[in-house]
Amino acid sequence: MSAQSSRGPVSLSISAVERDTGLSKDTLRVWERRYGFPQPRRDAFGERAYSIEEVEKLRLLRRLMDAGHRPGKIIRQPIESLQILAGQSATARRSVAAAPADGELQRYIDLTRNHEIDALRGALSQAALRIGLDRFVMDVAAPLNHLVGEAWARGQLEVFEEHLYTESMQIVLRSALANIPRSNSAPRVLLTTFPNEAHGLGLLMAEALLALDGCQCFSLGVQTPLAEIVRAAASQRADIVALSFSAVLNPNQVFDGLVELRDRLPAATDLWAGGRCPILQRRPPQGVRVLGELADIPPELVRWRGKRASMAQASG
Amino acid sequence: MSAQSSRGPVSLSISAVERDTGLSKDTLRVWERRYGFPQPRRDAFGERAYSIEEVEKLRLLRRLMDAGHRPGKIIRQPIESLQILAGQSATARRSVAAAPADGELQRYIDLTRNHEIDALRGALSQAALRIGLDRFVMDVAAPLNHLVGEAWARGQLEVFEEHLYTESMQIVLRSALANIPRSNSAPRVLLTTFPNEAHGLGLLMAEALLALDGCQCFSLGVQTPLAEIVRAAASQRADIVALSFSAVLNPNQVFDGLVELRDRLPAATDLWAGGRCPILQRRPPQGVRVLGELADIPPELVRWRGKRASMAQASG
DNA sequence: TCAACACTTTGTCCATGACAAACGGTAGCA
DNA sequence: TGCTACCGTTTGTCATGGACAAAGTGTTGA
Repeated sequence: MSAQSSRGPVSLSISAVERDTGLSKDTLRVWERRYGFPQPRRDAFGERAYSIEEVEKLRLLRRLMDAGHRPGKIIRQPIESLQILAGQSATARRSVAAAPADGELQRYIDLTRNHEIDALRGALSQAALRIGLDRFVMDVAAPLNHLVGEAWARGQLEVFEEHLYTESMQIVLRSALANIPRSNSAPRVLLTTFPNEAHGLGLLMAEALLALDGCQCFSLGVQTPLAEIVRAAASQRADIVALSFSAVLNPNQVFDGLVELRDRLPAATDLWAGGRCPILQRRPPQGVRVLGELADIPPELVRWRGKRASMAQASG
Repeated sequence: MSAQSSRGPVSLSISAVERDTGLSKDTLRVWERRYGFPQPRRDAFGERAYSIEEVEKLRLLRRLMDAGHRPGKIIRQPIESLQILAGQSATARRSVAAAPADGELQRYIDLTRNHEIDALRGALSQAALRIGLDRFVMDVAAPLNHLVGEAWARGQLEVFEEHLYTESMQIVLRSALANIPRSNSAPRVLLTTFPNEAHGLGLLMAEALLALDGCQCFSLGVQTPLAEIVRAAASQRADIVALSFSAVLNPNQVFDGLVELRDRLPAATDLWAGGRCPILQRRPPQGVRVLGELADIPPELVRWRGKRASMAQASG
């Protein structure tokens, strides 16, 4: 009762909906034209005014499309069936990709759900110290991220709870990273993400593994414009540019961006792409090395060092 | 020579330009219609294909507009005059807003420019230890951020160098934050930014000052959807929702977002907005407390606690 | 000096048409 | 059965051109 909102806005403009759902204005208009949904009322100026319910359904549709559904098939269903469908597809995805959650991982999830942030942070730190950073990243952080993402997709975790978790994990990873001595040896790896990508955990996990393996890492954080990635790679003389992608990104933008980046980078620079973005597996752009999971990093580094050694031999 | 790009793409699509410049497709088209710039050639399908030079000029125009220029006045000028203008306007802004850089701050800038990341990080950490976190935040971090932003606007610092700096400062602030014992006392402060906001340093600096002053902070990191901020505030029973804004945000989106958020939050919840976004000073939305600088945080906290105390008295 | 008013600039919205790329199903073949 | 080639359908994005509110700029009069 005390936490009740005053009354809330009656409706949102098309740009507000674009911001909230990630669906472009064009898409919103064309859906209305083709499918009759959403059907926003018009304000005094004849501009679309979307209801909260419509936006909620649009957000759900967006999620389902990320999970592989197609708009035409699902857009006419009432929001209740969509919610059920969302639960199903999340379960389906889990059975394919993730190992069943063991007790430890479940405990972290529970802490997150109960908002026991300090306890979560402490438990994660301890785990990292106990089993070592590399195993922590591969056996705890990565599967836990995945579980949290699923719990979110299933509606078992609010978005802000996921943010709280992310913040905690980030703190733990960063403090662990701070204790790895900086290397001066090859390869020099530039780490960052595309401008739309807000998730930085993948980057941190990759940086941890790379740094542990003796790479010299330069992280630009998230959201570096494409042109700047090119500049940074040149200026820092990067051997490898490593990008991280989450599942929520627009597949076309990811694909086009990678093709363009590959084109603008020197041919001698490796371009590595990792993360849970479906397009990477389905249709990897030419000249881009796709790493399906973090465990691929060490062997890939071995490969790179081997290639480098043989090239040095050939030219020397 | 060795770091030369293979050949680079000849042209970019309108959506690529939107991504690279932050100018909407609508704006790009209407500029072409009205001003005759940009004037992209058309590809085989009749779609706009922008040249690299056009995009470079567009990016510069965008910067100048953020600095207060209007497109109609500058869009026809050649790129060289614009570059000069960019230097001038940055200088003009500096004389208004920032104290002249003393030797210490300049030293950090130099380290950044020379890419001496480890030295930069070490120097910042030492400074924080030496003068204390609160003074470090207010006397070093805040003005330094400002200087870096200016150096970037003047073209003296590449974007990726700014990213490298940001990453270093973030590491230093986070590790300092980790050592502040968590408080259990009021107020409970929820910290985050709007979805478009990529800069998290302001948030970290604010969190440091709040935590030092005994607040219980919950940071959601950057880019929380508006609806989720509302949910998180309710769930965490936040007394204060604190948002951080950088100068590059779309003023309309900031204003509309704040009005909407204020409307959706309980009246008893304070809404604080800080950062260098011009709209905040020019036209602060009703019911939103604008903090012009970080130094405003402590007195504002005193005010809040006084109000809280008198309310408790009145109701008790 | 300041407020009120009018004019100009500018970003965003709208409607509608078009089309390439991706998808999904089917027929034909090994 | 499994695979490939083909073809209709779906879907997101682009184009055009008209419209208009909001913000900025300049001017007039008290």
